[in-house]
Amino acid sequence: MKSNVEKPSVSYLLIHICKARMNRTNKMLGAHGLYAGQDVLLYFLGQEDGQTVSSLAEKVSIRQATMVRMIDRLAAGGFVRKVKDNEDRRISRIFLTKRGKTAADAAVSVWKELERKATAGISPEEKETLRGTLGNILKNLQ
Amino acid sequence: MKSNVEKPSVSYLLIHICKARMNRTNKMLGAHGLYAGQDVLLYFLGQEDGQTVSSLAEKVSIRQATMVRMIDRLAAGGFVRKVKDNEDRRISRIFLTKRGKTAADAAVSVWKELERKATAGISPEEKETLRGTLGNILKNLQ
DNA sequence: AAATATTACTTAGTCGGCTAATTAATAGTG
DNA sequence: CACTATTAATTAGCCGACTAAGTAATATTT
Repeated sequence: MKSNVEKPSVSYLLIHICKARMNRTNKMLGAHGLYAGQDVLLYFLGQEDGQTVSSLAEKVSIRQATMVRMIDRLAAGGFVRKVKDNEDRRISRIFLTKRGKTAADAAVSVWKELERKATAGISPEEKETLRGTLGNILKNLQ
Repeated sequence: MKSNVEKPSVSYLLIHICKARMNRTNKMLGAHGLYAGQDVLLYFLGQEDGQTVSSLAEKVSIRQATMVRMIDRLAAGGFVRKVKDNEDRRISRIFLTKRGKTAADAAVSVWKELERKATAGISPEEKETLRGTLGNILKNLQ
């Protein structure tokens, strides 16, 4: 975690990459009325509509409380509908609206473009090595 | 950005690594009364005391507005003192308290431990390759 | 010297995260 | 059947991050 004269640590690089990526994501998603974070939710809804709050929270890897608020905001923005389940009235099921579906598609485009941009000039072999190493780091931290 | 059957994208790995690292950082810093983000500020103050709000914001790579609030919270927690400059009364200068100095040292320990943990089982050569590739990705995104 | 920038910081409001504590509905148990 | 978990969602409150708009002090310019 430093970058003066000494070589930047892996952590330093990772943090700044994530920050830069987040900034770009926010700007690009902003054109579609979205904030970074909401994109992932819409994507998983696109994969399977009508999921529960808790199931979505788990897939997106955030807390239920965070998910609830995110859903309410997206519902207020017309991206999503929230419907109480009749079998089990504790459960709310979330559905994509037409607008939400469009936004989900846009989000995937944004991801693809950023992945392309981020890994520009990196050979397939180097990328494969990178994926391997990053996979190990992820395991180490989880 | 997906991880089903297909290989996870570089972006997916980076995002989840950062998230996992952030969670660990928060837990470890919590033991010292800190939140992730504050550590970086304290570190830079440790390098040079009495810096201005804007200078700190630039070094930490966050907006001034964010820095102001962070400083005010750290001041409320007794980690830092905020003093109006007498030469130019627009400027506030930030100083580490004894408690802040201790916390800054703790933060550096946390970073080192996490860097060690994250890169465990990764050879020096692999790490060097990784740093190179990550450096290129960072450039691509900035 | 007075009007006009510019600079440094501040405030208000929005988001995504988190934890902890509540509420409401269902499932289980004595 | 009534009492007690457990589960699903919600609320409140705290962080870090952002933008946009505002204030106060210093510099510039006319």
